[in-house]
Amino acid sequence: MKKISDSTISRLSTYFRTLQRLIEQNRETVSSDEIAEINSITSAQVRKDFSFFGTFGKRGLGYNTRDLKNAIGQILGLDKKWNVALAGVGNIGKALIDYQEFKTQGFNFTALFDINLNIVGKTIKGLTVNHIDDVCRITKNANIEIAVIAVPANVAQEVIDSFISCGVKAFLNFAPITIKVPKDVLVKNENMSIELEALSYYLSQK
Amino acid sequence: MKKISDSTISRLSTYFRTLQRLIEQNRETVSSDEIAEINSITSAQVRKDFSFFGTFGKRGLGYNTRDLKNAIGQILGLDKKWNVALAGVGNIGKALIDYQEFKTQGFNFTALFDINLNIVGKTIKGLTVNHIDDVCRITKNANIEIAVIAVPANVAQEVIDSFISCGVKAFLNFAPITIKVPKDVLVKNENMSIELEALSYYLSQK
DNA sequence: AATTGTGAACCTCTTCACAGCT
DNA sequence: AGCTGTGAAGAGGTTCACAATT
Repeated sequence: MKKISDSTISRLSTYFRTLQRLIEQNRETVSSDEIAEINSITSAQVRKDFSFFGTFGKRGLGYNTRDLKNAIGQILGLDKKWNVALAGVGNIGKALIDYQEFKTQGFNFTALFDINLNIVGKTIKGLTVNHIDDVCRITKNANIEIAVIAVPANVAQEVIDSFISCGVKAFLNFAPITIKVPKDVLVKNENMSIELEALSYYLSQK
Repeated sequence: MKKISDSTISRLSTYFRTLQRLIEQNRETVSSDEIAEINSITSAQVRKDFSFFGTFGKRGLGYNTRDLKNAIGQILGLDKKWNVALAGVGNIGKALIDYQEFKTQGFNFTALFDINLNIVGKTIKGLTVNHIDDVCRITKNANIEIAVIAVPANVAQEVIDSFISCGVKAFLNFAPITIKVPKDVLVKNENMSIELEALSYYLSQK
């Protein structure tokens, strides 16, 4: 399959939410112009993004909200449930377990890991915290496909390496460090400081 | 000042962390090649990023780690402390208050806001939770320049509008919705579901 | 000899503009 | 008439490759 840009994929996620909201408002159809307006982009961008995957609209009429939402959901793989592991049950980690948005999009935390022996063995939100040494056994049993990494930066690489050795190939990394992985493994970074620093840069310019 | 790309700014943040680590390891100098290697990019990219702001290295020798770190810190506005407000003291919000990385980079939460009357008036981590209606008085007193928005999506726009009406011009938004703001206001989005969905897309491709 | 700084080439993403469908 | 779908043009970001410097 031909390579689709990261920007297109993340815009698809945004369109998906836009459509969810329009459907809640009982909207039957929507134009690329309106989707664009809601998300402060151009309508050509919206149509171009769709065009990589097929044709979803009717000329002169626009898009059916439900059909389009389902189509995008399928493209993004949101038509199934994903079993997600969480490594690092600190402040951020615990907040993520409760994050409703993940649940509603089909991402379920089904395994927790930590190295802190004061935490390992405890139950949090109905899940037992496992030691990272058990990662292979547990990811296999729980059929984990994605791991969220909320451990300190200095151990993030080795924690991810452990998951990789058990066959996990997709990571959402909150540690502020660049992770080295094989070509068939994908790491997406969620680096909150980087965005704050962009604001700091912006404010310093004036 | 000419427009520098977002990618360059966020890479500068990454270089800044790389340099911090190298300094901790008592490294005196570093080459663009090594910075690139650590962050899995090309050395030309590293040098080009620097070139927008001046010349910081010595040909044949590389860069002095401390000098370069200080220069980047100054570019990013990390040579000062920033007073940050937090709107929305839920799970995510509370985790952010404790997030060490923010503190070490000079971002200090000095005001909390919520609309939930069960929370307003309480003290969290030494800070009183204010009602969002008091936003102007408090942001002015506390000299707030940046607001982190961790409120539900359906109120994020109005909360940000309130801050804007008090003169705040920089936002880190965790609500999964596109915010409309005037040209002189900057919103950076931290949309964790979008990144998870990119992983889901990637895994669905194979 | 090593490594920077940078114009030019290259590549990728966005926008334009319009033919084509409803 | 209204709106999509898309090739072509345009803008922007990345990489190349090499002269300049230590």
